[in-house]
Amino acid sequence: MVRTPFIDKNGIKRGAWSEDEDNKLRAFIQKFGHPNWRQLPKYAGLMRCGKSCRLRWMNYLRPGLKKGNYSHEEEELIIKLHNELGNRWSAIAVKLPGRSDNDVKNHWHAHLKKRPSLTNTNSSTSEQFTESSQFDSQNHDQQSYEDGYNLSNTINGMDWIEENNNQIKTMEQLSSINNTLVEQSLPNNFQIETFDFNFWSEPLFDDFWTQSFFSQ
DNA sequence: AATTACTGCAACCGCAGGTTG
DNA sequence: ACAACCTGCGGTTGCAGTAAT
Repeated sequence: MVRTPFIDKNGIKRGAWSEDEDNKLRAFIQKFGHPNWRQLPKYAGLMRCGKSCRLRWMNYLRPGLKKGNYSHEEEELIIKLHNELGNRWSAIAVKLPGRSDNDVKNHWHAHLKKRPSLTNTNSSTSEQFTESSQFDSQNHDQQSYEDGYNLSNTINGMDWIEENNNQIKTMEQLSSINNTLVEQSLPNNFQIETFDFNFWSEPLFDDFWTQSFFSQ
């Protein structure tokens, strides 16, 4: 169901994300936020492009995301909003707490566009959903999002690194900080693989990626 | 049991618009 | 005013799982 991982000609990893990569990205963003997607993978110890990291976070790792089946109310709302807004999936997703634009778009193409009859059914239900329960859950999701994000304790990640630059002299130290973050974000009994060499300065070997990410 | 067709969804690509220097 | 850079959006693709033959 996912694309086979590979390294492109620029040394950027593409394709499916490993659990290890997810943990690194999640831990980094929960601690530092994502002030700069372009720079983020470098500081987080990921060999991904910023775009790929953003997409993974927005569509899969972001706290508060709903997985699984769409309710009848959600489907009605998507159809209603699509009638009003067209293919503006991000605008539609805003009205569906916990759903990403990609998720809504996929669901539309897979299910809803084949069901034009739904547009005429019981519009009062969707109105009700829009005006009441939606906003309650939106507030709730926003809260859980912020909890997961740890916004109150988070400062600009890159600033943090800059501010602490006098304490972080080497890339080994930064790499060590990242590994600590990953460990802190995991259950106590969760075992993670750590790099036994300098991630930042070592040349990129094909074997390294094969061993680190593909040996599940 | 083997093969083919279909489905769902994660991920990629290219572009537009906003921001910065 | 302009160019370079960055982010976000929408369209599209790749592929594992499942259903149908």
